[in-house]
Amino acid sequence: MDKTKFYITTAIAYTSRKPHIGNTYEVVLTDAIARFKRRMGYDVFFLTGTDEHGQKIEDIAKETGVTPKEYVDGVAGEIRNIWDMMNSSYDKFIRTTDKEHVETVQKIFKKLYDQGDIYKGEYEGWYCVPCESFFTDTQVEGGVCPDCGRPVKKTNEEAYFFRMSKYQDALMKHIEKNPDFIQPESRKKEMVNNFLKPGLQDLCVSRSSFKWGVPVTFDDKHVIYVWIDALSNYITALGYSPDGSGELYNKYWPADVHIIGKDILRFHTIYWPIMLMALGEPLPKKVFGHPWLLFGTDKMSKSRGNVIYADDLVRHFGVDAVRYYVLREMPFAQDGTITYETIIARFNADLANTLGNLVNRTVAMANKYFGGTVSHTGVTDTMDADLIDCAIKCRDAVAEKMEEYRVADALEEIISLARRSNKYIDETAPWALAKDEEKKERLSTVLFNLLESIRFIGTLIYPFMPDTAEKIIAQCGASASDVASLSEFAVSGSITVGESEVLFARIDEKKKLEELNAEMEAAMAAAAAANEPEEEKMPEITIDDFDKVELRVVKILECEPVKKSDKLLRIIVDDGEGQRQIVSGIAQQYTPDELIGKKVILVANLKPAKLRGVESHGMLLAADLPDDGCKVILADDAIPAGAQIH
RNA sequence: CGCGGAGUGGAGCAACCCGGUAGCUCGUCGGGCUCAUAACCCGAAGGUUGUAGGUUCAAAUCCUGCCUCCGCAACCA
Repeated sequence: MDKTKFYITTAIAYTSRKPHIGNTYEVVLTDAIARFKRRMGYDVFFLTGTDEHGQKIEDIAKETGVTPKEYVDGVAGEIRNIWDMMNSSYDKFIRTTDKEHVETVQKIFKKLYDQGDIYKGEYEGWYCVPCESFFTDTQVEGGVCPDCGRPVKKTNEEAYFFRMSKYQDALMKHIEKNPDFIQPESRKKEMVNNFLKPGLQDLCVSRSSFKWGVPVTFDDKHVIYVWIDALSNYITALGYSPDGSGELYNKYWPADVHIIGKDILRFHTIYWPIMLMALGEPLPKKVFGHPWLLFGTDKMSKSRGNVIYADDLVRHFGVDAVRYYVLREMPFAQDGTITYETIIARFNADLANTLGNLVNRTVAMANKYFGGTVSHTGVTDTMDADLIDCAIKCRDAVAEKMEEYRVADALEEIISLARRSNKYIDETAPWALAKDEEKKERLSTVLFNLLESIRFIGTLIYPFMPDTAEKIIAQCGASASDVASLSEFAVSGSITVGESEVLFARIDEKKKLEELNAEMEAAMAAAAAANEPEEEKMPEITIDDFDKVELRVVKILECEPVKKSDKLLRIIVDDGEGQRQIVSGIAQQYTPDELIGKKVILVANLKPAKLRGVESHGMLLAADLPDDGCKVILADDAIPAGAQIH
């Protein structure tokens, strides 16, 4: 009998740098689901890999002084090592630089081009000089730039575009007919309301400004831009080809679920389905956009040095504890947070005290009272039924939760069973039974029941913590196997336990925090030091170049927020000759009152532009701060408005 | 009026769709136990469920206004 297939993927990781724990979470999550499905008897194919093309990588490689290929080989290897370290059980690790992938992407591009879904944008390409942007016919209504409202020019620059709008209605229907297609629900609304309803724009799918990408076979000036290259990994990995696909593809496609970060949901729920429609292939059944893992309340940022890496955590807590933490702590649809305090708290409370200690004390008693072998003697008591009932219910609840990918809830169910089992020990008080020779049979049954309960826990927890599960199973004298082995809670037979071994040693919170904080501070200091010389070096310019810029000191007369915008302030300044209006994106750093009356430096001869419909005649000088903010450069109040700067 | 989500004891969450005495984990305090990793078990304190109204015999749960946070979009000359 054929097993039901289950094809699950992560997004492919971008090889610009080492992935942090938030990126790693995605792989662990996917792995837990994949392992669970396997244990449920599915024929699972789990794909992960790396996205290795693009300008960013070309640039970083150049800076580092290696070829792009050498660079991505290094990072891809590192990523794969981390995925392996986290014990992820992927069936295939695809790289977008793989020969098969590259060739197939080229064929896909050609096919879409031949059938007219991709067209060369040269003929309809409009270029807005101040915006440095390309637009298509549909975007430039009336021959003006949709961004700044200025006239656009036809240009020699060319690019290939994908006709998205052609498939828009079909996609809309598909989303309506398949309410579970986009998960969680709130994400679906974002996609439909923000993109589908307003109408899709044609998508630029090639670049000629850099070389590090999959070349367009019939036009060597162009490389295929990220969408078609990266997204198609899900099918090229299975041996899809427009000329006829391989066995794996026929067996596993369509994907049962793509697990991706919420930031790339748009590509997976709009562009990717449309690409597949254009290719005439079935769509994935579900796209699950997981939330983010934040450090405290901040996004992890490399320049800030508050990045947490999986390998550092593993060094301190072990693989399974890290897996447990990210899986248990992440809410279903909201961002989760990671702090060292909560990691330690979870570790001690759930893993050491509740789970580890349960196994330890039970196995110790079996060894101590019975030399390791206990059997069900038939001497039962009323409290037994409740324990058994809890174990059975736990098994079903875990399956239910996992069906909806509610991984954290599934784990909570398992820990609850461990709590219930600890309670059972108190209810039955085995140490008291042990003192009375006549109660020896009852004692045996009590321990037998406990070991059965632990077998349930060990079996159920396998997808989340594979190594720990194996240890538990070995200690309680069972053998690892599928969820099917939990069809019943045994009420007869005998069990021989192994040596008791501490699964998770309790952590001294204070001591561990000191260690971790010391490491963190060192990392932040290193990041700060590295940031200084890391500043991009601008090309040298001549004095003539500088003379092209007209800088003036101006006085801010009026200032108010621009309507319907979060970042823009409309500012009226006195430039010495009169008043002029500028628009500046500093509303998040300054309130209007703070700026009125101040003297600042203006780039006075910048070409005017329209921002959110408001004309801007110049730009204020401001300095970037390390934490994303910026500060306007204030001029000495003694300088009169209009003074030129040289 | 761009779209959407959320505000529940000290912390983190559940219950809201299908109204009926607010539940769980951590923390705090008290008690019990000793097989075990100062672990485990029991009990207690602590919430007028953001706010103002409305519907209802009854609202955390439904409706309306307001406040605050967050996500998406737009936007950083």
